[in-house]
Amino acid sequence: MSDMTFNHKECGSCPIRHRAVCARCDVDELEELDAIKYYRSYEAGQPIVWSGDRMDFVASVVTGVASLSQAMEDGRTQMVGLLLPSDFLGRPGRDAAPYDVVAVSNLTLCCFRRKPFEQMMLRTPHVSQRLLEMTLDELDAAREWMLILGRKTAREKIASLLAIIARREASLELTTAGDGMDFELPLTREAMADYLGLTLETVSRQISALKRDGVITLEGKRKVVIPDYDRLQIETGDDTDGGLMI
Amino acid sequence: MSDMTFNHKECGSCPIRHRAVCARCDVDELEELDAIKYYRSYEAGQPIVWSGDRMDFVASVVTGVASLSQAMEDGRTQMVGLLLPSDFLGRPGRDAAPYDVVAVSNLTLCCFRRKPFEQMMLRTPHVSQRLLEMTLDELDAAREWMLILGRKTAREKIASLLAIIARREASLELTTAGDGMDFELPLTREAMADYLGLTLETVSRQISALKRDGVITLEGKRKVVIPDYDRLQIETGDDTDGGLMI
DNA sequence: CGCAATTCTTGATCTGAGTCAATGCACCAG
DNA sequence: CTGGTGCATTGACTCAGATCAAGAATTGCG
Repeated sequence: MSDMTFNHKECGSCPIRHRAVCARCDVDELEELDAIKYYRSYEAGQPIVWSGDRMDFVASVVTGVASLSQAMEDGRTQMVGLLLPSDFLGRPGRDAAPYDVVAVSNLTLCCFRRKPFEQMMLRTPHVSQRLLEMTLDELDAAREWMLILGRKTAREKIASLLAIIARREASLELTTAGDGMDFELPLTREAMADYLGLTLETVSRQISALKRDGVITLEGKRKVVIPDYDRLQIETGDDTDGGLMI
Repeated sequence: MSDMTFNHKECGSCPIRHRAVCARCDVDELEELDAIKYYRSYEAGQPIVWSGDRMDFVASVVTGVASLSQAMEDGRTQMVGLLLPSDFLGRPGRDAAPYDVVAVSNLTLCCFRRKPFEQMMLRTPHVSQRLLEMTLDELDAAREWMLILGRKTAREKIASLLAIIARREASLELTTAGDGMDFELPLTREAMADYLGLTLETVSRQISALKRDGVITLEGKRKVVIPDYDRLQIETGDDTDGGLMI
């Protein structure tokens, strides 16, 4: 489990850190959650749960990236959720995992045993309130994603994905997201293809095209530099009112 | 407002009828909800709210069909939600509508003023609990839809949509969904195209193809007969374990 | 009833993305 | 340094679905 040395302080104001459930929680809940909390790490590529498995925990992503995906028997797969640090995994009140969950990169989860977590939820309305908020956010993300999958061209899809990741990185690092953003791509070309409903060859070609056209710069295969975020935003095909509306 | 003569009885066990929020509500809530309840009707094609509009109500669909959709400036649009009778519209705690909501067919909503509804929610944990349940269901539906949009062929998309509607119809009418299902398509070809990320021509062609291959029968343009649900299920490309897992 | 307006179907052609296949590039182990 | 293994890139070709363009069927209305 590597050099995990988390404690309250590092976790922020609440054991379910990173804005996940916290914000309004008080000390009692902190201590109560602490009692049912444990950390877990996974290697890149390692499965966390398979669709249909019983899940006896809920969790918050501490570091790394995980994906939710659905597979068809013939091998076609579609990613339906991407969990970055601060995102929440699991569904209180539901036993079975509806998707395959896989660690895309090395990953650390902050887990809570599900039953006690649910019991706490029942007693603390603002926690359920927060869970509803988070679920609505996920729903919004899924629906933005549906527009991407259904109506955007391959180039727009890639631009949209890069913009989404760039925004997330910026919001976590509290960087002013003016221009000159850069980040490490947490996904392989194949994972990006699964995210966007493309093939990995098309992903590779479109990334090359965006590079050729000066929209992005690559350092190595994974490090992306975005010299002009507004330019990237235009390539997404979305409303051009730009800005980070998180 | 046509011949609306709803009352508690007709609405089922709860004013937010059709399993929407009800199930576990008690008489106090019934009466409380009644005080803030009103019905509204819309003509086919009529907009209900535009993306960004302030929404001062939440509602449950009584009859008819409504769609949630997202539009790009250049006219491309993607439907991101389809509301059939018993579905819930609106998001407690959020002011602005995130999508365009349009009445696809003639539509009746059972509305509740948002503020009092939210206040009631805060006081009655099991109602928020139920809201969370419903939101998770919507999320699951959105993610199933993402697989359809990202990875299925046009033929599989049409079959999937027909299967989804057939299932819904069956579950509402409490029909045994063995074989010989039939229903009126609540969507135009164009709306189906917006749902599935296709063009209306492709929708038309694939429906014709399914008819030619005996998977479905058409009576007129809108009435669909499904002689063998399992056969349709196979055409969807999904797990062939068939059955209605609602 | 007849005429216009929708909505749907079908055909011909074009094209963006998929498929198949080769090659390139890092990084690691022996 | 050398062969191997896992990503990534690039090219040549194909094809599913989009686009453009007529018509046909339904519906509605004066």
